[in-house]
Amino acid sequence: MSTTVDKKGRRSTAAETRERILVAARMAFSKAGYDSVGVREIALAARTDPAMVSRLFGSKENLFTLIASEAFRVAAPFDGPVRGMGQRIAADLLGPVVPPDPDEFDNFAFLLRSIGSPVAAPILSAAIHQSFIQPLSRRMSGREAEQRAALLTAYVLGVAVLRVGLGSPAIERSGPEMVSVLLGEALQRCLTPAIP
Amino acid sequence: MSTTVDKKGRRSTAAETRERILVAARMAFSKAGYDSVGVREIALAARTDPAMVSRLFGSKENLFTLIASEAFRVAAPFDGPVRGMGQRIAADLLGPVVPPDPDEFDNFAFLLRSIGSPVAAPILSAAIHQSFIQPLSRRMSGREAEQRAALLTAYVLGVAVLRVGLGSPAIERSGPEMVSVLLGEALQRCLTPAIP
DNA sequence: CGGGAAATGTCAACGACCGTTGATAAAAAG
DNA sequence: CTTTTTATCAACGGTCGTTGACATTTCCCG
Repeated sequence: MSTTVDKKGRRSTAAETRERILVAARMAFSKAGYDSVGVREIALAARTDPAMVSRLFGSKENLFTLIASEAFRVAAPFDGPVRGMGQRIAADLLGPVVPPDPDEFDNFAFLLRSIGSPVAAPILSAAIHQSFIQPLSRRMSGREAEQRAALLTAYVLGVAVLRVGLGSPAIERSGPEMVSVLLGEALQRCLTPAIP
Repeated sequence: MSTTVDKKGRRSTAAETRERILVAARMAFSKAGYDSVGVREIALAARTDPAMVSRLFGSKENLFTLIASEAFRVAAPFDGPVRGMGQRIAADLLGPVVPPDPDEFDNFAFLLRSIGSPVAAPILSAAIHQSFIQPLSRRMSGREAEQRAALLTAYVLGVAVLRVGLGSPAIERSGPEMVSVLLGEALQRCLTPAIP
């Protein structure tokens, strides 16, 4: 049998195969976590061979590190003015997409499903700080900005734990209700504390 | 070589061995998570044989379920009057024991290090709801009590994620500072919302 | 245009761990 | 002494990440 070809009968570039593996690995890690995902599984989804993962990325750990370092870029609800940002994030967090589309990458699932792994945890820790908490705190004014940014991150991650990690039915269906208001206020208080 | 004996030269009861395994497993799961802990490792720490784990508990999964079902009993800071409970929980969460003593069982570590495992996650989900969120919500009054209890739980778990999961230096050292006040207020607002 | 070099893909195997089970030994109980 | 309880050991079938040898395709340069 011949080697893998794309639709036009051509063979893949290394860069193309790399990209397919990256996409497949992102999804797999997001769905099942670092420890539960094997390179064979990733390679199958990427229509390639397990050996290519080691070839192109060095190791499964390197592949994971690469994905993690790009996963936590500060997202859409964090753009725009600081005023009202709390409610914006809350609305996005408790938004209508419940449960999230299983066919697209989920930051929170990616984080929570791998945070227990002794090898993945330090990688995720570094990524969260460098890509999220620090950039966010730089947009904030006032004292202890980084600590407040971390607290905000904690709230967000906590909601994520309950929703994707534990699949809690208690928070799941929440439109513009009390919980959403409470969360929005709590987030806003991290951004702009009442006492300056 | 003879079989395992205790200090008095006597042999262990099944109940005693069971207890040693339980203690060892609690610690191991809390330190490394469900997937990373092997029955051989547990048995070694419990001074017994890997086969005894399957013998006495049926399976590693059963053992984990047993531990999980007893791990999330509502804890000390949740006793007493609802007034000021938010600050009490915050103080306990951000308390002086940082990092927590690695020689004693840690609820949060136990939860977070195993939440990524496909087999452990549903077990933990059930345990958290039955042992924590529901009992807590029964102590609360007002509308949407269970949803607010879940939100409070999310905050607490989020802080735990940052501290034990990610080892965040941003929240770690926090005495009676701004972050502690903010967290306490946010928790209290879940317990006793301003708008009844 | 041809041939060798480079790039890409495939396959099989390694050693290491995993949870579990059955056979068997040792100790205690009756 | 026989039965029951507790412990030990070896082995099973399986999955894991990684590697080296080899096959195939593409490219480049003479």
